[in-house]
Amino acid sequence: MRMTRLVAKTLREAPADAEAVSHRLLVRAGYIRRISSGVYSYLPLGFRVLRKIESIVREEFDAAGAQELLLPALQPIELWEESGRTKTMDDVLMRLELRGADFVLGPTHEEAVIATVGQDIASYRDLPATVYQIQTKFRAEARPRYGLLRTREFIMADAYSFDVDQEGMRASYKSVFDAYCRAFDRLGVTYYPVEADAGSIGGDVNHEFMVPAAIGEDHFALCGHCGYKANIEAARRGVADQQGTVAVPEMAEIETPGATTIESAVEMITRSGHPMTSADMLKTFVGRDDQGGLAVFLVPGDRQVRLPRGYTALDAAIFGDHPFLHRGYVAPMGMQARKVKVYADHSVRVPRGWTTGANRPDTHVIDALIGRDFEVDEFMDLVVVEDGDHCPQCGEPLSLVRSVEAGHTFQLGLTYPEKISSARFSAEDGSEAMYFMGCYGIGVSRLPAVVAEVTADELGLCWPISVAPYQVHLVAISHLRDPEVARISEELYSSLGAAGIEVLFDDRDLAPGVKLNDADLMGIPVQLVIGPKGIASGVVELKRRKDQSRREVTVLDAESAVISLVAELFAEL
RNA sequence: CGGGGAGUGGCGCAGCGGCAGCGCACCUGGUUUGGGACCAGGGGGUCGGGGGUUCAAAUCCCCCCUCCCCGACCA
Repeated sequence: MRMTRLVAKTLREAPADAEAVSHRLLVRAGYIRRISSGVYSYLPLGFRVLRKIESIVREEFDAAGAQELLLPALQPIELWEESGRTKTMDDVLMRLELRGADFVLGPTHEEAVIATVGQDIASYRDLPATVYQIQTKFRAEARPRYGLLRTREFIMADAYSFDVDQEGMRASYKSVFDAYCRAFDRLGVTYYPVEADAGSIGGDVNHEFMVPAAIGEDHFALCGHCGYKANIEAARRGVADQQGTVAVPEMAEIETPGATTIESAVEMITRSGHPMTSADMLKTFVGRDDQGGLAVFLVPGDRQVRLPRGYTALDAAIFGDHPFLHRGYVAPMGMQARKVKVYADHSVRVPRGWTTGANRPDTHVIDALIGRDFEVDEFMDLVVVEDGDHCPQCGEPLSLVRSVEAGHTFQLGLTYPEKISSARFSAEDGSEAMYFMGCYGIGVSRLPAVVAEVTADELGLCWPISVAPYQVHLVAISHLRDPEVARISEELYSSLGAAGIEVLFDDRDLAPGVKLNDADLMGIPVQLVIGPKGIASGVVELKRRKDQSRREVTVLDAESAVISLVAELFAEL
């Protein structure tokens, strides 16, 4: 492609609203343009990157035996009502009404794929099967941000597997999981498949494919010693067993008017002559399950609660419906008598007295002891893991890594078939059975931003060869004044193209500095610079964008040198 | 959805009651050519929208819209 014909202009300044490095550079280098909040267009360069990523995913899915199909973005709302996700995903569903009928623009396609393959996966003879689609999806994001990272319209590659039983599902899962790993290897970015929480999509075992990046909205815990890794939503920590007995004074009440936060309670109790820190407080968090049943969750006061699956925080507005609950003064004492379960984090199981609420307004207690002053029904993992916590597997310190979720694989099992009556097949004995599903998504349109984010340097973008829009950037210096430069540039442009190399040819009539800076900004991995100085002595300059390392090669050797450098860059992935 | 900020030419910005400007980009001509050149000329803006105040509004007041940031939320 000649740059005089390319539809793209580099910008010296990024739009003021672009915050993320990847966003700024992709706009400045002429890859994308914003159309609306969270809605982007891909210019030819950006589209080429997108298509390369798509191709990698497609090739690896195909190699894993998955079959590509295409599902509709426009879906009748009945599908979503049957699965119950008009409720669970209400906040992100884009709904629309057409001539009196209600539709949603699909944010994901579990319902649609089940509706689609119904009569084609009807027998155990048709299983196992894995299908996938690469297409645009929609989410009514409350707050789109970071350019391509969080958008309202985006492209996903989603695979769905169907199996007769759980064992089969696990095999299918493994197969797609491995395909994911190969795809990410080829993308040239560091990634970690981490244990994750299933969120609104449901299901059991699942992994997120995390790419460490400064711009990340997620964190995962990583043990540098044993390799344990899990999303912050799912990570556990190891707690030393400290059972035993110790003399704790009798529980005593302290007046704490208005101290409804941990912070203010600590301050007031300390001032009353009992010095303490938030770590000495027992945070008593009230949650409710799907049926409205209450439970309290105990964690040390300096830790953030992570409720177990199935529980949500009790809404402040309905606190008053339970006269024995006093916001800011809730305590575990006597909860069992109120039919409220008491769950405590493992770290609470230590022989010591705790400071906590008194179940009366404006009052706390000190020296509350488990087994004497209150009972715990069950100990479990209830805190959000923090940097420096101990690994649950080996006890070494964990570190939290900021990262972007680039893919997610789920073993859904029967989650959807249980709700959707058409998700059935005839088993070998003639009975009707539900198939076990897996679903697997890669954020295709998120990946150009992720890759750009982790590979860019102070000069601009810096693509891995596998996703770069072109492999070689041929920069002609003064070619309009030096016929030799023009001739050799043209020759190399056409011979490299004939050799199957993807070449972007900067044939613009611009100052050398502008062209060289643009080449660095655009980030194509190999630069071939042809100018009068070199040509006078029969050489051209070959540069690797990644490390700016350059060497001169003779005009005669240029083509083969470029071809081998491209091969070398592929080999380095 | 809560808090904060911003809307002036394609992009970045100034102007804040009295003729709508600057830099980049774009067009024409000329000079220049190995790390973001220069000279001369030129095109392009209902100043986000509506209402109001005023002799006069980009500028002051009211309402609305859009966008960005922080938070909440999150396949």
